[in-house]
Amino acid sequence: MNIREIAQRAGVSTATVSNVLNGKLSKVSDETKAKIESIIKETGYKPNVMARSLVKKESRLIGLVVPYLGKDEDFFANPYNAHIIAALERYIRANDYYLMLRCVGDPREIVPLLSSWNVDGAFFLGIYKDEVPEIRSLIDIPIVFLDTYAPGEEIVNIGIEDYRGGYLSARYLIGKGHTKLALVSPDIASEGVIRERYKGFTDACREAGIPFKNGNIYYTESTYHSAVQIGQDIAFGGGDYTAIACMSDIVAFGVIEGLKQCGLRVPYDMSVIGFDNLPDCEFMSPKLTSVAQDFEWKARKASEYLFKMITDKCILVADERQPIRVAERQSVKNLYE
Amino acid sequence: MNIREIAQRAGVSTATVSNVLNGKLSKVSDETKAKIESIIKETGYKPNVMARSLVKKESRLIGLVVPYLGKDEDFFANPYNAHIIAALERYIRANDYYLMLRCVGDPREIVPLLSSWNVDGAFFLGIYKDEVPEIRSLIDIPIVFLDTYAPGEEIVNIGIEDYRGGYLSARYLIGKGHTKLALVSPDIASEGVIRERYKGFTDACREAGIPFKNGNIYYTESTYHSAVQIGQDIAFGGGDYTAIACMSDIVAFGVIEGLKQCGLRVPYDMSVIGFDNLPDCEFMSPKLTSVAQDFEWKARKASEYLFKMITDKCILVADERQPIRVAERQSVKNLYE
DNA sequence: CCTACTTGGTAAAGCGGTTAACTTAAGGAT
DNA sequence: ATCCTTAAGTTAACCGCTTTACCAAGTAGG
Repeated sequence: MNIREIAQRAGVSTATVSNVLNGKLSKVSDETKAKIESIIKETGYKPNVMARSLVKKESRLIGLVVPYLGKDEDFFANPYNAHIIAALERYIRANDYYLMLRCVGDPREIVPLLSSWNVDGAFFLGIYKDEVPEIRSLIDIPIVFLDTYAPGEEIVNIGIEDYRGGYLSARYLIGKGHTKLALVSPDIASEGVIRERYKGFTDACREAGIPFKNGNIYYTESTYHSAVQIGQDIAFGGGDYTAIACMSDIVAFGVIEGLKQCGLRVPYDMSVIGFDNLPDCEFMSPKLTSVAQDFEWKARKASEYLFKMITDKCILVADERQPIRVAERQSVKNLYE
Repeated sequence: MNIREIAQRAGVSTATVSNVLNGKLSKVSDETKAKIESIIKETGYKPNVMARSLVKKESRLIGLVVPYLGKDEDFFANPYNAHIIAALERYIRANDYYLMLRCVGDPREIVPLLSSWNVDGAFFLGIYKDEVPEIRSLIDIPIVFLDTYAPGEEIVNIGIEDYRGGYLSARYLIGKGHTKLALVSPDIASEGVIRERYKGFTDACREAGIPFKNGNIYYTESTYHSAVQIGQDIAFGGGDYTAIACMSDIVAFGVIEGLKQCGLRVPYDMSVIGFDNLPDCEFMSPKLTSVAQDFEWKARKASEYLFKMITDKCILVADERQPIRVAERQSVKNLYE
């Protein structure tokens, strides 16, 4: 079933059918239009997107590029990422585009994807700053980065105030009288959002005159079970902390579980603050106090930028950061009380 | 940059370039082949997939269709689904295909997707039996269903022994001396895997002469927080149970949390068994005993069938069920001890 | 020496659409 | 009666690639 067949049945040329398909009504009478439309409905004909893309040079395809972490740890498994992917999918669908999902280890891998599919735009999740120039140089279509910390680069990035998030995290704990702090975080070596949070955190400590050494950092993967391990390590390690700041909620959940397993009660024996403010925070026991970010906001902003660039055929530069706050719940003890 | 340009630079026809691109070596000398390849490398040329698809009538596109549950509950958020999607993505990538991801509310929505994109094959996740005939009638490309219980339908389904899973779940609890059982489950009204598990569960009870009434079923969404609620309901409800069977791990996690919040200790005051055997089971406290299924196995099997159908251009019919077992840990108390 | 086959290639049609340029008939203005 | 405009199409080229049919030159066989 193709456009020629429809044209034949309607007794018109393919051009006319194409015109009604594309809403160029000026060229076709109401009568023929109705006739063609009824035939289309009747036959269930759907134009071939590929053929259309070929001539229009647009694909209605949006690439969603997520880091491939290896066979045994998937990016999706962090609820935060799952939520954001789901939200992006909704916006892509709502804009009548199609989502091509690709996990990549090395960002260079996406070039064939993007250049041979003529993808109209792409979202990149969790790319590090030093990978940005290469990606930029390789690609000339609209792209939006989410959670890439790369000030000065000519990109659109949608994120949160990471530095401030880390800062607030420490301030909050300090404000409750905590001075012996541990930080549980993924690697901070690469320049990125985590490093910014770390900087904010340590700056707040310094400002408050609280000693914070590298030994107070515990490195973890962003998985529940890796974090459980860390929770146990901290409990057994005798680091003499009163509070632990985690750089994501999933890690905080794990740490709390680890602590519990070693007999420590949160927040009585140890306070914990998370980062992300997942819906699940509300349902833990204790309810998790967490630095709040809003993935719905991120997905919406990111989509707005991407689709604006696509429809206006322009390249924007922006670095939008969602203002951040602490969602206070029950996992941090007030030492002044 | 297109094939014509490459042909020009190499001083050959486009047909020849096409031949080396497609490995039809018989038609081209080693010399010209080397020349063309070096030009391709040099220019970074990538053939346009759309144009190729148009003539070849294959797209190298695999659809991944997942249920759209609404704005506030995403399918991805269940770690089980996240894991399986990630695993499928890996196999699709490994086979050099591209993944088009689409959430759909009504299965009919995927028709335009599949027919206008000429998708080469598709995976359907979590489709109910009564939706199968319609999907089948609408689509004539290779598709593989995951976790669809639809015996008698002419489809490829990859799943587990759901009935036996439910059966084993009850048998396990009964074997430990439990006779007052509650079941926490999503809706069992529609014919599907959950219903099968339910049937197995109740049959095992009946066999053992244990009364199990509808009042012993607690309905939940497949989310952590919905399940926490149920845990609390059960704790307060005075249902006088000694054990709770959950139809997924994420639900079990929530239920345990709910119970704990009400002061019940697992497994001392209440036993809980899960279903899925997520990696996280190992890291809870208590470690969660769970009916074990293997998503890696599912993804592999599903891919094998799909790619076999695609390459052999045939339609298979199969209903492969992974054998199932109980992964015993610490969340069920032995009442005989 | 002539024919037949092989090697290495080319020309052109076609995949299913879109679109710029052209056509034709009718109506209105002068 | 003539010219201009407009409405409603049509024709044909083209998007980037694949593929079938065809061709020329070299080589082998008889």
